[in-house]
Order: sequence, then C-alpha cells, then structure tokens
Amino acid sequence: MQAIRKAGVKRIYKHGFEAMKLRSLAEDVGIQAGSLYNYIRNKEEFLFLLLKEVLEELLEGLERELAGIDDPKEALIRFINFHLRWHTARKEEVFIGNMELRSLSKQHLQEIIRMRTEYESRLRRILERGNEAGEWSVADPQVISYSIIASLTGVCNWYSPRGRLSQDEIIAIYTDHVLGAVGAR
Amino acid sequence: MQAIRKAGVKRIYKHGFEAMKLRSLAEDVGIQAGSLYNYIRNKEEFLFLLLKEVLEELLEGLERELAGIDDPKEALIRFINFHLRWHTARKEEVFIGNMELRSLSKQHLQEIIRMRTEYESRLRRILERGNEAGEWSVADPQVISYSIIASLTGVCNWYSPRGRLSQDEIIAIYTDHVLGAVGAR
Amino acid sequence: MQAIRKAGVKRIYKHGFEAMKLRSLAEDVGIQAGSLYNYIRNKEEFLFLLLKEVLEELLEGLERELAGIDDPKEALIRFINFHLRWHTARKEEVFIGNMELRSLSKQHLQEIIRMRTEYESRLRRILERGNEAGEWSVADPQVISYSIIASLTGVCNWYSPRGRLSQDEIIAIYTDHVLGAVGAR
Amino acid sequence: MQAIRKAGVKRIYKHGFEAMKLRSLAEDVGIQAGSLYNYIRNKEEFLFLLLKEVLEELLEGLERELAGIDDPKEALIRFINFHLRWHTARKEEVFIGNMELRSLSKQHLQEIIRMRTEYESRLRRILERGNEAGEWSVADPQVISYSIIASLTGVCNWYSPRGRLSQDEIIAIYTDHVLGAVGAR
DNA sequence: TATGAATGAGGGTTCATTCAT
DNA sequence: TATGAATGAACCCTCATTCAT
Repeated sequence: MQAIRKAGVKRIYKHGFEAMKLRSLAEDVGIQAGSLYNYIRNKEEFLFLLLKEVLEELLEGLERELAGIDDPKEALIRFINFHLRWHTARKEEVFIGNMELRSLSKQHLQEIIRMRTEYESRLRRILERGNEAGEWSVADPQVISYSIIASLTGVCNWYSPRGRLSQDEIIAIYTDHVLGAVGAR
Repeated sequence: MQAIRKAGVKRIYKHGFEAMKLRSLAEDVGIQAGSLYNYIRNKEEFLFLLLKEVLEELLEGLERELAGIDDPKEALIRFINFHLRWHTARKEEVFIGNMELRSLSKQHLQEIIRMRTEYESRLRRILERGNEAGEWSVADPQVISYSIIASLTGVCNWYSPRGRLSQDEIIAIYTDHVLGAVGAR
Repeated sequence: MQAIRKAGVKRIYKHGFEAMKLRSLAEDVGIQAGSLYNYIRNKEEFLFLLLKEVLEELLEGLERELAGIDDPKEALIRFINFHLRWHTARKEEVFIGNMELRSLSKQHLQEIIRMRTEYESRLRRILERGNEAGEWSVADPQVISYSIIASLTGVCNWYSPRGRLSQDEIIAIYTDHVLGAVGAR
Repeated sequence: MQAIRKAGVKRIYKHGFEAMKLRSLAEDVGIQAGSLYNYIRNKEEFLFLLLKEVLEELLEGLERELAGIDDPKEALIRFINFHLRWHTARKEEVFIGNMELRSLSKQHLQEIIRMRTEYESRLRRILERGNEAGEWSVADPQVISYSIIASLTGVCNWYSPRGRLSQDEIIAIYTDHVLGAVGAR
C-alpha cells in the first residue's frame, strides 16, 4: 500500500491526476490494475486519502512546531521555517494538494478545504496576536495570511534540492522578507 | 470564435481542461461538437492559444504601465497595482494560466513558460534597479520576485467582486505589505 | 435504429440481456460499439425502450381488437385469439418481456409493470362482465385472469411456426379449453 | 453448504443468477469468496446442482402423491393439489428453475430439461388416461398439459403467504377451473 | 477449511476527432 | 459553416477463479 501511495504521488505529480492511468500505477508496483482494488475503493478516493494524509501530517507538524510558543514573533518565525521546510521536503505531495482538488468529489473536497482552512487560520491567529501584543500592526490579518502563505508555498514551484540555494538560505531570505512585510524586522 | 473562447475559459476554470468535453463546449455556443473544428485545430491547441493570448495582453499591459517610469519604487507600486487589477479582473483566465500548463504539448509549454519568465523578469529587474539606486536592499531579487508574484497572484484564489474588500482596498493592503517587505515603506 | 432493435431482440432472446455484449450488438449492425451511443443512452434504457414499445403495441392492439364489443363471451374469445396470435407472432419480444424485467432500473420496472397490469386488467374486466351478465360464474376473476394469461402466454415456450400445430389450430384448442374452464363452452 | 444453498436461492431469486456475485454469496454465509470453492466447483455447477436437487424432490414428491392412484380424475386433482402446494411453498426455487435455465451449460441444461419433461409427461399421461376411460375428452393432451402447467405455475408470480387467499382457497379455485377446462367438473 | 491478495479477461461507456453530406 | 453519424482507442472498474499460506 505504501508502494502504491508513493507511485501514485510520483505519477500524479508528473502527469496530473486525470492523466494517471490505474494500469500504469499498477505496473509501477508490479501488479495488475484490478489488484489495486484490494487497496483502494476507486481512483477518486485514492486521491482523497492521499491528500488527507498529507494534510493531517501537516497539521500535526505545525501543532508540534508551535507547541508552547507564546511570543508572536517567535511563532511567526517558526511558522515560516516549518512551512518552507515542509514545502521543500515534500514538494510533490504539496503540489498535488494545490493542483488536484478539482478531481475530488464534493464531499471529499469539503473535508480537504476544511483542513486547509484550519491550517491557514493558525497563521492568521499569529498575526492577530502580534497586533494585540503591539509586536507589529498588520492591517488585515486575513488577507496578509493568505499573502504570506501564497508567497511561501510558491517556493515549491521552483525549489530543487540541487538548486543554487540551500533550504536554510531560502528560509533566511523568506524570513527576513516576511518579517519586513509585517514590520517586525 | 470569441464565444467559444469565452465558454472555454468558463468551463476550464470551473472543471479543469481535461474535464472540459468538447461536446459541452459546443453545446455552450449552440453548435455540434464537430463544428468546433471549423474554429480550432484540436483541443490542446485551443488551450495554447487561449493562454498565449492572455499572456500577450498581460505583457503588453505591463509594458504600457511601466512605460517611461524610471523610479524603482514608483515602478514597483505600479507593478503591484497592475498585477492585482489584472488578476482580479480576469481571475479566471489567470487561474487557468497557472493550473493547466500540464496539458500543453512540450513545444507549446516552452513558449508559454518563456512568456511567463519574461513577465516575471520585469519585477526582478525593478528590484535590482532599486538595489542599485539604493532605494532598498533586497538580498535575492530572483527569489523575492517569485515570492512577491506568488503572493499577489494568490489573490485570485479568494477574490470575489462581491467580497468584503474592494479592488482598491486590496491593492492598498498589498502595496503596503510588499513595500514593507522590501524595506521601502 | 430499427436494425439495432431487431438485432437486440434476437441477441437478448438467445443469450439473455446480461449476456448480450454491446460489442456484439454493434457488430451485428456493422458499427463500432461506441457508435451505439448515438442511438441509445445506455444498455439498460435500451432494454426499457424495447419492452415499452412492445407493451404499447400490445395494448393498442388489444384496444382495437375489443373496440365496440359488448358481449363478454365474444370479448373473451377475441382476447384469447388476439393474445395467442400476438404471442406466437412476436414470441421473442414477449419472451424477453417476461424474462428480463429484473435487469430494469426501479423506475423503468415500475412503468413496465404498470402497463402489464393494465393489460391484465382487461381480461379481469371481461370475466367480471360475464359474471354480471350471467354468461358464466367465475369464482375469483382476479386469480382466473392470471391463470388464463399464464396458460396462454406459456405457448411461446414451445410454439414454432414449423411445429405440428398451426396458429389456428392452437387458437381453437385454447379457446375451447378456456371457455370450458369458465363454464361457457 | 446448506447455508450456501439457501443464500444462493435467495440471491438468485431476488437479482438473477448472473447478477449474483460470489462475493455477496460468500458474505451472506460469513466467509470469503475464495472459500466458497471448498464447497462448489464453479458458479455454473452450483446453479445446476441447485436446480437438479429441486427437480429431484419435485419428481419424488409427485411420485409419492400419485402412487397407487388409478382413477384419472382423482389423479388430476392430486396433481393440481401437489403442484400448487409445491409451487407456493417453494416458490423461490421453482421460480429460479423457470428463469435461469439459460445460464446452464449445454450438458447440464439437457439434464434439467429431461427432468422437466418427465414431470410434465405425468400430467399428459393422466389426461390421456382420462380420455381412454371416457372421463373427459381432451383434444390435444400435449398442448393442454402445457396449458395447465403454465397456468398452475403462474401462481408463483403473485402468491404470497400473507396474501388475500390461503393455499387451500387457491387450490380450490384452480381445481375447479381446470376440471371445468377438461370438462370433468 | 479459511484467507486475502492476485489474476486476467472483458464490459460498458466516454470522447476527441474525422468526414461525407 | 454546420451536421451527425462513425471511429477507435482507452479507461475505470468488476468478478469468477486461483493459490500460497
């Protein structure tokens, strides 16, 4: 099953979910297409479970990262750090999570959206707490949280482990950038 | 033909390019599927022409917006303004341009990428000119240009003409945000 | 379309509806399987339309046969005559109508059942009118109408145009049999 | 094994033999599909054995019912009685025996047909003996035997233990009906 | 006897595309 | 330019059946 998951992520990342043929996926793991159905109920649900698992791990990871952190600036820095690390390390899964939502059923889409919203709201609350603490003065925490997340997530469009910049360098650049944007440099 | 274009944009935006059936597209404009081929060569080329036209207008628009502007800060402000105005006004086409690249043939993809890169490079050069002019000090203009564009483009994921914020308010928020980020507030 | 219908009846009669492959049906009429879908919406609906048309013609035929007949005995004789003629002449379609109901969707099944019930009720009413007119005395017109119809319909299990008995001989035998059964010989 | 038989009869009666999935059948008796093959050789043979057993019991039952009866009228009455009792009590198995013959292999079909023919011939011989004894005068014993059996068997299309009529009432109606038909009321 | 994973052969259906009219 | 019937290649999914454990 883990092999199917892995092969699925690779294929979906490369060709898109609709273009991924179950026959090819099966071939990747060395079984017949029909045998896949011992592990998945259907193609759409397979995608859903993939995305759900990613989001669950993402949420848990963030939870752990922010546990016990009260200072808003420290929290923001950790958020940036965590988000970038995650979105470079598991770039493929993240990419799928942004691209293939349209292939989900209505029900499944709702659940995924719910989890994403929950994740995003963590950043919004950090920004709000910073406002309250006088750490910075962000005019519209909602919009700015979207802006920051979009900006950070964009990294997985061009990041490569063999690229010019290391993870740490990227994190440094973005951290400085975002802190400047909220006025907390 | 313009009717086909319009219907195409709507359908692709709503369900994705692969999920858009030519039969449905034909129905939208009141003809039979076969008749579409009097206007398009095939489905993939239809997508390509759509995207190309959008990018051409985008590039021309930016050209006009920045014509004769030498001051980097002024240029940056105008870039933000233009990009947001465009990405809220023609949100659907922009969205497609970000999502459906995978459905293009290799050749067509290259051409689209080239145009996108050209567009992005305008912002990078603005950032570089600001560095040279001492207007700000952006550590990595390449990365920061990606960051800014991702952040601005993200607006089309949530913007609605009937939403809480007007175009102008959104522009104000983002302009302040980005200027802060580069240290030119 | 009529060719498809004809080929469909033959195949369903011979191998059963579930066993009829659309590929074979298409082959029978000299087209590809996919082309069938220019004429039918899906396999199940094809069956439904087949059965519905048969039943419509059956009902219309009976209507015409009994039009203006008041005498119950005369009506009964005509019913027997009509039913047998129909069930020998269009034996295959009738057979399908009795065998393949289980392959219909709930909705379609209901509609077919409704038409069958309507047909059966004609005989029941003839029996009732005979009771009222003192022509005969049938204890339970409902049950007896079922019994008569089952008995007559059974003919299509063994009838063959090249068999020992002609249509007319069969009709004579059954007419005498049924009249005796209701006590009107 | 008896559990499988029972579950099989139920499923086949309800959805038809082709529509009965071995997976469902296995689920009904609380095992996996593969385990069924410890009890059956394959799906088709399972059906055959089902039908054969039913017909064997039917034949034996009739044998016992008619043993030592010489009088044709008495024999006819007993035949009607037996057939109806059987076809109401074991309606589901009988129904299958009439509907699912097409799913049998050629060999198996022949054997089943042989048994059915044997059963039917008992009635034909009763009618013939009645003719010889001057008890009645049936023009075509072959056809009339088919007619009577079809009429009686039809009862399992509408009979319900909780219906308007009891088994005994139904038997009374049919007996009177058939005796009238052969002219022996 | 039971499991459960695997097989492999389709089966219905879809859909971009073609082409004679 | 429009039609509509046809193509043909695939695709997802099903299911009886097998077999190592």
